[in-house]
Amino acid sequence: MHDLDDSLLAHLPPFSLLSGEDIRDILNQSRTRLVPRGASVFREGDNATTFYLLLDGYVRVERLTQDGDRVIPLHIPPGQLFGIAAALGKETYPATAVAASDCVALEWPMRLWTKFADTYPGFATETYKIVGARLEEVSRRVMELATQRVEQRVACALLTIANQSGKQTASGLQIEFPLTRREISEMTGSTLHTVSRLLSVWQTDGVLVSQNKRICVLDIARLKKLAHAANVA
Amino acid sequence: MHDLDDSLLAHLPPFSLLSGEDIRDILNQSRTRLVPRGASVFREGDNATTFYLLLDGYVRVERLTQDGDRVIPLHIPPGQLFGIAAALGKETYPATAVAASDCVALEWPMRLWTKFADTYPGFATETYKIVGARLEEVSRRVMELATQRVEQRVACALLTIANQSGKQTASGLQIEFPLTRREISEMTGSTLHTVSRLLSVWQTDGVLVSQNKRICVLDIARLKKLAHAANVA
DNA sequence: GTCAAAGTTTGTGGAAACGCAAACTTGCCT
DNA sequence: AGGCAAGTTTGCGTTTCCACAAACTTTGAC
Repeated sequence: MHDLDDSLLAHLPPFSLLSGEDIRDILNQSRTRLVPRGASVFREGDNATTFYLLLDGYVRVERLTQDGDRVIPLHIPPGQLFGIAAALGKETYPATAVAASDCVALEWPMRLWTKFADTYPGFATETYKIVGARLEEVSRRVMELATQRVEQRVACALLTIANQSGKQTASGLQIEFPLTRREISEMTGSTLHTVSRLLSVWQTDGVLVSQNKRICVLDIARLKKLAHAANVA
Repeated sequence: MHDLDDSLLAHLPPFSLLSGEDIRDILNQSRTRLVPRGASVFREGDNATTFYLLLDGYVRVERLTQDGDRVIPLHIPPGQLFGIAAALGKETYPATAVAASDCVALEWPMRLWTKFADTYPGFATETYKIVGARLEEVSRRVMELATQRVEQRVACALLTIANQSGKQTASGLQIEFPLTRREISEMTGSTLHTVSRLLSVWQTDGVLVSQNKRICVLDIARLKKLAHAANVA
């Protein structure tokens, strides 16, 4: 069925406690889904019929306010489950998932989630660790939004993404998916104008380079300073 | 052991699917804990040795930023489990829990959480619904902080609390625990000064009455308008 | 290669909300 | 009852950052 290498999954949290046989079993019930950049995997409010494991690429989680403003609470890096509404007793997806870059994901019918959780020891536990981490991240964002200035929030957001999904290159830490000023503003509760101004300054200061939606952090230490103590610097 | 009425628990989410016998079983392993207003149940970073069910009163969840600013992401109403770090695979509590009013809680050693989840069908599921709802609420707060002005955020915060924990009285919807301007500002990412000004205006407009940390909402409809469309009003 | 669409940069004014400060009220403890 | 601590109100100057606007650049489609 699947020519996917089992060992590819073996080290991922939800499967790390399972035997090779169990993993193969789970894999055999999955389907592969390719999602081109910009396409949505599912939308907020849709019936939650499927859950996913992101193999490659990055997924952007979006929500719309009543006024039509878009907010991006977090990004999902490869190797994580997402769309696991059933694990939280939800019938519909609480947010929209959009491919931030071309994505490869495995998908299963949602009813299998319960089965997997019951059948395979550790599957549920490991999944809930992801939920916990996500709750932690969203909660951290609340703190940032509540106490920090825009400059610090933008620096924080870039740091988080660079750490989570940055690729070390010769010149610096490259963020692996395209990221527009607008998107950064939607992550930080700001405007694309303000973000543009900030990035311009940072670029001339040599903290980062940005072109064609690609951002490369040159000076992590400096960015950290901006994130935490712009007032002190 | 416990002269608590089982039926008191029978309708609460984590127990709603259990038999009377199972509930009695769980109750027999619990201890009662009284927490006076202002005291903390546990602190951020503490070893997560115990989980709780809030029977009466309200618990305020607090976190401290690196700069020493306090943030209040949510309040826990009676009937909910809290401190369930184990359910999210955490070894330590991710936040501090403080009694917003005098509280009565049941407590269990954390290791029993896993046992209950394994033994009693529905216990885990129902717990995770609470986690889901909490994730939802924190995420909604991110949206508010990212897109709304202070006035709307404060109105939202009061609405949420009034709906969640308001008691209908002759004059209006009374918030059942003391709430200072400072606390409201820590919930909304604002300052006590700004909150004070807002409440003053609202009081003279007859939207609410506030004295001695007690807030009573007189005109819910008007507060809703302020929450969502202060610009339209 | 051309054109439209999408994204970025930059300027200017203005409003929202903070920071500081000082007076005032209320509740609580001894 | 008095005094202290905690909470509130209000004024004023200042900063941050948004809103509007307009030019510019880049990308991708045909």
